[in-house]
Amino acid sequence: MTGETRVESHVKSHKVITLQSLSRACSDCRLQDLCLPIGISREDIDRLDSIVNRRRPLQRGTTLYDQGQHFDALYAVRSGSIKSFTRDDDGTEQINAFYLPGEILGLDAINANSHPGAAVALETTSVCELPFDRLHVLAQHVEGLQHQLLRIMSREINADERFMRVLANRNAEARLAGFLLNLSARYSIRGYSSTEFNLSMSRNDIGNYLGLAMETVSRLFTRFQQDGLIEAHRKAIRILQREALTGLADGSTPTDRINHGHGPT
Amino acid sequence: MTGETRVESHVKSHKVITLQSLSRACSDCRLQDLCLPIGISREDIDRLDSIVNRRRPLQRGTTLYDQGQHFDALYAVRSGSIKSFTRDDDGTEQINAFYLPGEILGLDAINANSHPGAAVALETTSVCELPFDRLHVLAQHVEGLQHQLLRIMSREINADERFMRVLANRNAEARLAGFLLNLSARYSIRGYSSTEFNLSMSRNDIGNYLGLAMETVSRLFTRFQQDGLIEAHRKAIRILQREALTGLADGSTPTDRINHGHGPT
DNA sequence: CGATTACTTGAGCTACATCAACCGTGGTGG
DNA sequence: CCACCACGGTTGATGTAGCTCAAGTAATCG
Repeated sequence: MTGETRVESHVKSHKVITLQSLSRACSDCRLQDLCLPIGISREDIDRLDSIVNRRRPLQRGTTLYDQGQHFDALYAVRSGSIKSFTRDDDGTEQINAFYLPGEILGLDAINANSHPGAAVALETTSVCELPFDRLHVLAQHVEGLQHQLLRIMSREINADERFMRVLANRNAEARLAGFLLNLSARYSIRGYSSTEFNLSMSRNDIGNYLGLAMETVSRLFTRFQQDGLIEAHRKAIRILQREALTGLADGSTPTDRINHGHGPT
Repeated sequence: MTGETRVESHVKSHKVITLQSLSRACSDCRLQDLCLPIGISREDIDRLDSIVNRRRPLQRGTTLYDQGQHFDALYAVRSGSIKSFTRDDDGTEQINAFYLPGEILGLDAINANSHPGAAVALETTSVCELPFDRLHVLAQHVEGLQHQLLRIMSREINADERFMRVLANRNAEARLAGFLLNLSARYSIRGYSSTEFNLSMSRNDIGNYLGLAMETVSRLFTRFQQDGLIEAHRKAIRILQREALTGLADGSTPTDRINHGHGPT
């Protein structure tokens, strides 16, 4: 049950349409209320449309952009998924984020006009390329687009802050539970099942992202499964007890770092 | 040697000017190349100026905005410092960031039109208030301002990603060393000493921010001092061996989570 | 079908959290 | 002006979550 298959079946029930044509225009895009066009008039969507390039699908493992590469475009994931990561001087990789359909990546490159990290497809993935200079000019004219751009960046900052909170405060089981619930929610918004999905990333990637050793991740998957919280067979995940997972994710403050008397000092 | 004193003495050496008048206009602001006006014409700076409100200084411990509060403005720190933090359901606080002069906060509120966290002054602090609706309209007309806004948000995303990398990969000593160097660099850019500064935040705050127990932070300060890397007396910090600190901060990968063969999976 | 890669499981060790006692300092009231 | 208190910080002792090393198993790919 890959993303692509689901897209087709989902859409076919309404009208016969190929995945190809489906994705030809923003105005027809199933993801448009997750992507840039929110709150933009039909007419302006067409203008946005005219600057968007649809790229041929990336094969699994293909680099969308490299670390240090000059920045010229943002990318919206149309289908598939992408990991974005930074390589340190010593070669250590750190994954910053996973991007799912409807999500936009490259925002961290605007500042220095170059990509601080690389982006690689985790599976067969197609993206829309949004040339930044043209987007920028368009946003000058289209009020809603400017706002939407700012909102999307703000949302990213939000997500990062939330995740920092997780890394600073939560133990391994809370991190993994939170990760699964987060994926579940993001799939759900996109019309996929919220209880059954495929992890496109490896255990290694998950551990790297969550700041855990791969072994720890593996053990936790096993334990969650033994406890009947999930069913996991390699990449295939089924969430059985959402409530229990939620409890793990934000309950049981492990490190109770409360700031007694919330003065500044 | 507080921030404020330094500002006055620094400026007085050029022309006699009070802190009050110094901060009356963006065009005169010593911080303008850190703040919004970069790459904006003199004329446009005046337009920006006209929408900025200067607030009376916040006393230490004063709340600039509260968690959940409606979002109407961004804030630029003029002098002093601010901590921004989120309170969880269970009352646990997590500090997201510390803001120094020239830095802009509130960016995470654009998305949902409400502040996901609170902001509190760590010492006597003055800020410029930038009403977002007016800023937004102005950015529509001033090309450079829109770009600058996007750049600033991108920079924040960058910083968050870097910090996530620290939280996920670095041990306690690397975190604290990195924290001190980061403050040092930020003070340096602002014209303050890069080797000698005051921590406006408590050990508790530092620990909370870095995902460490306060006791660990305290022990590390002691050790760094014993090893001759820094001199620390309560809030006053002097950096003695920058190189050694740098080594600690990014050397000695503690958890060598290298992604062998950087395919996707 | 063999080999490479992804994942799992086990055993032991260490970095850091936790709990607890103590110290220094700055502020307050007598 | 001093004594005391409260609070921020320091230091010590101990427990444990999760990392590391290591060996084995299952899936995938040529």
